This record gives sequence, C-alpha cells and structure tokens, in this order.
Amino acid sequence: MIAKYSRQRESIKQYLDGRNDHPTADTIYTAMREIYPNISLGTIYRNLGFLAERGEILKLSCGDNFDRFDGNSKPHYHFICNTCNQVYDLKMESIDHINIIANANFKGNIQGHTALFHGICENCLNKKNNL
Amino acid sequence: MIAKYSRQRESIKQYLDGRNDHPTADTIYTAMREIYPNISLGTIYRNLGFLAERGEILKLSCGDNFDRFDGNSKPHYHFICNTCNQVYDLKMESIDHINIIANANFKGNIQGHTALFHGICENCLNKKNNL
DNA sequence: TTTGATGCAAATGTTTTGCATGCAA
DNA sequence: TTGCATGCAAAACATTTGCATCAAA
Repeated sequence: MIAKYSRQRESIKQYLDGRNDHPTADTIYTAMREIYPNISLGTIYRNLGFLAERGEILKLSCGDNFDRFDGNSKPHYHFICNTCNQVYDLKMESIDHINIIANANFKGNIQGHTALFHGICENCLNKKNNL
Repeated sequence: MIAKYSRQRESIKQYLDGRNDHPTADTIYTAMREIYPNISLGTIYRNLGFLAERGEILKLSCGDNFDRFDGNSKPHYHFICNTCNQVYDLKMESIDHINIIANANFKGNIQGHTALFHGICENCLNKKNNL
C-alpha cells in the first residue's frame, strides 16, 4: 500500500512537530477542526496510527486512559506531573545500561525499554511555594 | 468509608496472589465466574480498583489498550514479550539511580519512575530455534 | 438496623471500522 | 482511471456508574 499525499495528514504532522507538549487525539482533533471544519475523528486516528507506524511520530501510553502523541520520534524519556498531569520531555543521559541489568537474571532476550518518570513539575512547584 | 468483608473480593485477591502472570480484568472475570456464576464485571472492576487503591495489588499499563493486574504489590519491573505479549516479572537489582540521572537537567522534582522492558521471552526464543 | 457490596444493565469515553464519495497520482 | 484518503455514522471495546437488592457488622 503506497501512501498518498493528504493535506490533513500533513497538517497533523506539522502540528505535532511544532509543539513539545503531548496532545491527545481529541486535542489534535479540536486543533485540526480550526483548519478543516469537517475533518473527522476517524481521519485523525487513521493518520496518527499511520504516522506512528512509519516512525514519524511517537504514540505514548502514560497510564491515563488515552494515548498521547509526540512529534519527536527520536527515542527519549518522558515525565508526567502528579499534580497537573502535563507530560514533559526529559533531556537526559542514556540509561540504556538498564537493559543489561534487567537481562542479568532473565532467560529471554531484552531488547529495549520504555520508562516514564513522575513527580512534580516546575510550574506546580512554584504554585505550591507561592501560597 | 470502612471496608466490609466480601467473599468476592477475597477470592479476587487470592486468585491474583496465586499467579505471576498478569491477567486482565476480563481474564479475572472469567476465572471468578467459575466460583460465582453470577458475579458481574462491575464487581470485578470495583474490587480491582479498591485493592489497587489500598496498595494490595498493582494495576499495570503495558501499552496495550487494557489494564493488567499484579498480586505482587511490591515495586518491581516488568517485561513484555514482543511476540506473545505475555508479561513477566523481572528479578533485578535496583535501578533507582535513574531518577537522579533524569533529574539532572530537569527543573521539577522527580519522585519515581515506571519502566517496562521488552524483547523476546524464553518460550518464544525456544520456539524460534526449534524451527 | 445501618451501610457497604453485589448483580444487572445502561452509560461512558476512547478508538476502530464500513461504506460511499473525494482527490492524488 | 485507479485506489488511497476522507467524512460520516455506527460499532467495538474496556471501564464506570445508577439503582434496587443483599449481606456484613
């Protein structure tokens, strides 16, 4: 199946590339409706799935009940704030050595990992201190 | 709100304590129906939520579209097989130092993390090699 | 008795899918 | 023209919730 150009898909890609929060499908849908008033959720989901499958975007499971999407497809780590539930990218050194630690007592073959950090974000820390 | 005893809840707890796979709510429901033919999914979910809230069991998000539950409530790591999607417990040294690495360039406060390893499990490796 | 727990069914919220039509190549 | 992509609506799915009834304390 050869991909065919579509303005909608292009806009979704650009929208994700232009931000570093991690919007849900519904947020993306709302944003896209301002450009294409008749765009459907089906189109949103189809394109997000398509882009994620091609590795152009990342699909994140953050333990919420919904997926989030990340325009930065390079492997990296995420942080979710316990207070506001906002998801942030983390800039950090590689921790790939944890694969070796995990494999030490394991009889299968560990190829990779995902990790999600949690705590309190800068914004929420500040709010707390200014009370 | 003071908890009141219920046979159903007790059975769910025991069922989870007796296994180290990580069943979904639906799997637990099916198993419980053999003991209580009229038990409802609502009761399953209510009790799983209750037990997870009390910290007696763990609720896992493995990137599937459904939750899994773990009778082992002590913090530990999981592995999901790329091939059969089975989830295993990992016995491994602490990797809590990754919180410090993650916090190095982060202005918020990192309190913890979850990590999920993936690759090929022993069973699937063996199947592959015996072809 | 009081109040939390249950079974049942309906509702919710997210994501997927079928189908006729539209549009890229 | 061909066939992938779209919009629309319905369906699928896991999970939650309202309510009358049941049972623990």
